Amino acid sequence: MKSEPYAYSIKDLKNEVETLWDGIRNYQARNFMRSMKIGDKAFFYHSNTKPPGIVGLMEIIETKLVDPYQFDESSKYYDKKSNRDNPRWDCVKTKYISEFKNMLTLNELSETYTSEELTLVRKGNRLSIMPIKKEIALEILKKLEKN
DNA sequence: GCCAACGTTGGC
DNA sequence: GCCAACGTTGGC
Repeated sequence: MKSEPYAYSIKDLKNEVETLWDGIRNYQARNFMRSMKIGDKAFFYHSNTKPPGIVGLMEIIETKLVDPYQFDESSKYYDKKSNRDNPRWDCVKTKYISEFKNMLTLNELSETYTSEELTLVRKGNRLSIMPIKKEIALEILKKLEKN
């Protein structure tokens, strides 16, 4: 799950412990979020920064929550086409697990994995939430725990 | 700042 | 339903 560190970083999550993963306004990303289950783990990825990469680990602690900002006219995430009876956008709540001592950069990930193995490294990929194969996730986790 | 790779919008 | 124009994301 990507976040620009200027907007919300792994340090912010560490301080707050839990956060609503709101502001997702892309159907594909939303659908991936909808498929999440309580107890699932997710990597926290810093995007649009130098260097981008995986910086931490978190857990999904609540699912299928209505994203409140879609009804907030003052929010940049306001969506006038959404309605309360059938909200268009939902989100999950995540909980901090750990911040890695050394981040795993996108550059390192691209050198290690093909885009078939890891969607994240696909050229031009803009999805802010995407699934990861379990065996790849475990491999990455092992690598991160070693450093 | 550039641009690839989308996603969205709206006219038809 | 098609598609041109435009907007967004995010790496480089």
